[in-house]
Amino acid sequence: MPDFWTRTLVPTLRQAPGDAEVPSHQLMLRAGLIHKLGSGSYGYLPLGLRSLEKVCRIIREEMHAAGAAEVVTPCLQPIDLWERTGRRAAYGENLFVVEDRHGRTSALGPTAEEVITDLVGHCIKSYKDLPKCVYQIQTKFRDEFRPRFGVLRSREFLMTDGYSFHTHIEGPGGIDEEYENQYAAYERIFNRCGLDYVVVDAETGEMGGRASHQFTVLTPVGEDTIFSSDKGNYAANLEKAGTGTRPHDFAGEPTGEIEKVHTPDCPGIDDVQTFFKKQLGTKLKPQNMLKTIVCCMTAADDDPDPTQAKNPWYLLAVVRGDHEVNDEKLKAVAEAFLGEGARAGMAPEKLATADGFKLGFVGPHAAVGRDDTVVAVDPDAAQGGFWVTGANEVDHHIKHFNWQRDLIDADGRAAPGSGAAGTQTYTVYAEAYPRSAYADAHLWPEHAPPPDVDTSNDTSQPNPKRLVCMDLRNAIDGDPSPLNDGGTLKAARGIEVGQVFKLGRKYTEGLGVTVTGENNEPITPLMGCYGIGVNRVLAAAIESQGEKNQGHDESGIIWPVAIAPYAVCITPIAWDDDSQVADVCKNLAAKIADAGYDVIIDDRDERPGVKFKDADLVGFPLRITVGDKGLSGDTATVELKARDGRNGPKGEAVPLQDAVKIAVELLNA
RNA sequence: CGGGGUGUAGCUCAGCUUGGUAGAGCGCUUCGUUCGGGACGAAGAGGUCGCAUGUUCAAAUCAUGUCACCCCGACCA
Repeated sequence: MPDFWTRTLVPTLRQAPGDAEVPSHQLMLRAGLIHKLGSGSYGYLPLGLRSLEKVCRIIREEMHAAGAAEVVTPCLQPIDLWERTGRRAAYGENLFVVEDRHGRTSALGPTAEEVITDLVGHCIKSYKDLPKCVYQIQTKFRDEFRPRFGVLRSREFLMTDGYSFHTHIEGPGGIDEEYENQYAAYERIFNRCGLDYVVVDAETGEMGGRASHQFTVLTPVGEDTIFSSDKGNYAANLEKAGTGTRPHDFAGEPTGEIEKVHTPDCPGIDDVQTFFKKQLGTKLKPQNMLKTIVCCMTAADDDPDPTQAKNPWYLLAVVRGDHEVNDEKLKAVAEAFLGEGARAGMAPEKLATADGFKLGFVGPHAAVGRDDTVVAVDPDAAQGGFWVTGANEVDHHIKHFNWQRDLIDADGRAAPGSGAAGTQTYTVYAEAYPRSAYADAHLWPEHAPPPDVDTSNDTSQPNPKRLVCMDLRNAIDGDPSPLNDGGTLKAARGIEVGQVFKLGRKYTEGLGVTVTGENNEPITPLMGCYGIGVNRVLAAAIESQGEKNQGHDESGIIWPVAIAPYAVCITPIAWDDDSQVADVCKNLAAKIADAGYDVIIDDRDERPGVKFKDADLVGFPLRITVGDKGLSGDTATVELKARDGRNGPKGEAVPLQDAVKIAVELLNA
């Protein structure tokens, strides 16, 4: 029994609701795939659900082939689990928290590391039980600040989340092996879904851990910014993207005497720029300003809260006014000074103010004479030339800041034996030092490990290492590739559809999961974690406008065969239950179904034009038109039309007897 | 959470400035003519104008409050 249009629910819309802005959202609504219930929550109608289920099926097949076992865990998760791993605070407001009638608190799972770790932890006893890899496909909940773009960022969504457990890193059964295995499975999954995607080097973010890759579909509406080298050998997201060596020069000649400017109520770059323009009539470009962010660093074994830490450092992060400080690169500075696991973050306002920093009006020379402060400068800021920066005095900025004169020479400790101009007397650890070298050395064998760092707090001696020049800012379009192979980074927007992580022991340690080792010793397993946003796969497929795949055009969606609601739509002209046309349609449907493709017959009592338009809108890969006209000739014919008209039939008549064979060949291609 | 915006028929929107008791297009129903790329004609159904309070003889319209939704930013599958 084929599926009939009149028996399912396909409320197509001629106009998209006004609150839908991006193509995938508009088309999913117009094609009757989804229905919005509230902000960030969408129901799936029959056609949308069919596509979603097809993606799930592909995922299940590939997970099975990859040796992962499917489980389902509760969405309702005791809050206790989240507190034990410290993630209740880390997740913060994004965590949906509910209280039951007894006053017990639970979280609606936004992800399942805790729950799975708990589950698997109870099932494994011995190192012989490892490795294990389990996964689930389950609804997740996140109280997003701002749901948007339809199913691309919703508060309730379907996620495939896989987790693996290991005793060791390398070799058979190690986490590296499973990571590669899952990575490959993800490539197969997204290939089968017909997505045009790139794999980018990613930050591990809240997950913690040591390595991560993101699977990203390039599209202008994407929320992620990714950078890829035009040499094709490097791709990373904004948080992670390094930059190649950029020249720097602390020794440039001053452009003039320091000139203090009264800039009332202008703590920001924009404020200063506007002030210069309106009040002083001078055009001041952000790239001639130095942005100095007051940060605190603490070592891994110290208290993360700088106000509580035993030995906190200030870190003045200096970037050009038109650039953005990158938090992860900041962390790299902290690690270079205070060792692995060191943290860096914006200094608490009260603390910094109490310690004499005039927030909003800080310049690099605030470090002069301070024993607790390190200055880290991005190469683009570490230049000679004309600089405007904070005067270290409330409501004042200075013009003609000069590195050599106003910081290096001014701070006797920072420039031992300073001599001829142009001689670098400060220490540059590593310009544009690639972050990845810290994160996962094996990915970057060509880079040396971090240099030794003098972390002594001995202030009696000059410490030239308190001024460093390192890659500090977010990458921008046109930056040199961090591989330093002459490649140039290009920026593009993308939708993240999947991500793989090496997690480490954060959760097993947090929840006290151990197995018994060979010598009766307790082993805390290592974990990997792998996720796919299933709804996003649909939206990304529709959104995609790549060379290979075009997910939509002005008429509607263009589905890849593998995830289309139906592979084939049979469009009878003038349907009548007992007609010859109906017989032919049902016959064709049955044969195509036998060949393994699903079919819907548009048996509505509509004019052909309406049916054609709707079929285009929904985006069935292949349409077969059956009409009296074709059936009445000497040889009965039907017409085949591929939705993606770039390759495939455009509505040519084919003999009825060959129709199924041709159709199946097209779908297999 | 800051900034901006919108709530009027299933969908898109007009009406609001200058209060006078509700409109258009699409969709829907019925009939007729049609029927190979969103047909035409005729006749209909459908809205306590997001909600509450206030001002007024009178509120979609003015005021206050509230809720919802959307966009931009900061966070993220």
